[in-house]
Amino acid sequence: MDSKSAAENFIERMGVISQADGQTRISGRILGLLIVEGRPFTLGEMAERLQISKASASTNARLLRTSGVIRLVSHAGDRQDYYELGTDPYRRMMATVGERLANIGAEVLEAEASFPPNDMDTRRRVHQLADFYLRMAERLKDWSDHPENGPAPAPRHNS
Amino acid sequence: MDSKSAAENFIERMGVISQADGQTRISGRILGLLIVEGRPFTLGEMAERLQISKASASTNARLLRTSGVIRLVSHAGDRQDYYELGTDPYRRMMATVGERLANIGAEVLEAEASFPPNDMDTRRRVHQLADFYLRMAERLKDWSDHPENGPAPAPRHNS
DNA sequence: AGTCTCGTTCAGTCAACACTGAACGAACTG
DNA sequence: CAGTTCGTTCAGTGTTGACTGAACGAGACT
Repeated sequence: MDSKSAAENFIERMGVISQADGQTRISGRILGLLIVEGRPFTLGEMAERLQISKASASTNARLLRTSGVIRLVSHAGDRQDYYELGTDPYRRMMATVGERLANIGAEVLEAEASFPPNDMDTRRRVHQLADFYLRMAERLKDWSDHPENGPAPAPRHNS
Repeated sequence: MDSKSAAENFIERMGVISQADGQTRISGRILGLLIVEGRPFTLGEMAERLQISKASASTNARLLRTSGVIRLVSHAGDRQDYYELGTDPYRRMMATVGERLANIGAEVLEAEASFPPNDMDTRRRVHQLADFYLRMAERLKDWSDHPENGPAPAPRHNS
C-alpha cells in the first residue's frame, strides 16, 4: 500500500514535470507508469490505472512513440497493443530535444538571411543566436551518440 | 522598410519559439527586439513597438531579468528603466535550463527515496531517470562555464 | 455474415494562463 | 505640497489546447 502511494506520487510528479516542460501532463504520467511498473501496458490498462480516457491514452502513447521514448510491442495471439519503455529512452529524449534545437537554429539562420546585407551588426547578433541553438543541438547529438562520456557516470549495475 | 519587415518577422518568430518552449510569447518577442535593435529599450518603447500593454512589458521583462538574459541599466538623469541584453545571454539561458533540470533530478531522487527498499528494480529504474536529469544538468553547467569547448565555435569578433 | 473488441478520430468542453486595463505606489519636479 | 511620470500589482477577460465522449473502422473468432 505504501508502495502503491509512492508509485502514484511518482507518476503524478512526472505528469507535472512533463507539463512544465511543455509536454502534456498525461504523456508524463504514462512515462512514469511505465518506469515504475517496468512492464508493458495496454492502452486499456493505462486508461484504467491513470483514470483517463482511452482517447487520451492512445493519443499520448502515440506521441511518446514517435520520439522513441516508448515502443509498441505485440504479443503473439493477443490483438492488444502493448507499450513499454524503448531502448535508452533518455538518450532518445535528448536526441529529440536536439532535433528541435537544430530546427530552431535553422529557422533563425533563415531569419538572418532576410536581413539586408548592410545591417552587419544586426546580422551578427542574430547569427550568434542561431549559433547558440546549432551548437547546443550538435552537443546534444554528440552526447546522445556517446553517452559514456561526461560527468557523473551512472553506477554500474549487473542486470 | 525591408529591414523593418525582416525585424518584425524575426521578432515574431522569436515569440513563437518562446511559446513553443513553454515560455510566454511576449518574453520571446522582447528578447527578439533587443537582439535585433541592439540597444537598450524602455518599457514604454517596448510596449509601443510590440503593441502590448505596459503591464505585459513590465512582467515579461522582469521574468527575463531574473534569468539574467536581459539586464536593467539606468541612465543618469533619467528615471526610466532601460533593458538591454545581458552579458552572454545564451550562456545564462543554458545555466537556467541546467538549474531547472537539477531541480527535477533532485525531485526524482526524493521520489525514489519514497519507494520501499525491497523494490530494487523500481528504485533502479527511477534512479536512472534521476541520473539522466542530474547528468544533463551538470553537463549544461559545464557548457555554460566553458563555452569555448564544443563543436562549431563562434567566429570571434573584436568588440 | 454477425458480433465483439480493439485503436483511432473528431467535435465539443473545460480549465489554465497569458494578456489587458485600471488603480496604486514611488520618486522626481515645479 | 500639488502635479507628473514612471513601474508594478491585481482582478477580469480572452484564448489556446489538453482532455473527454461518442462514433467509426479494422480485424478476429464463431
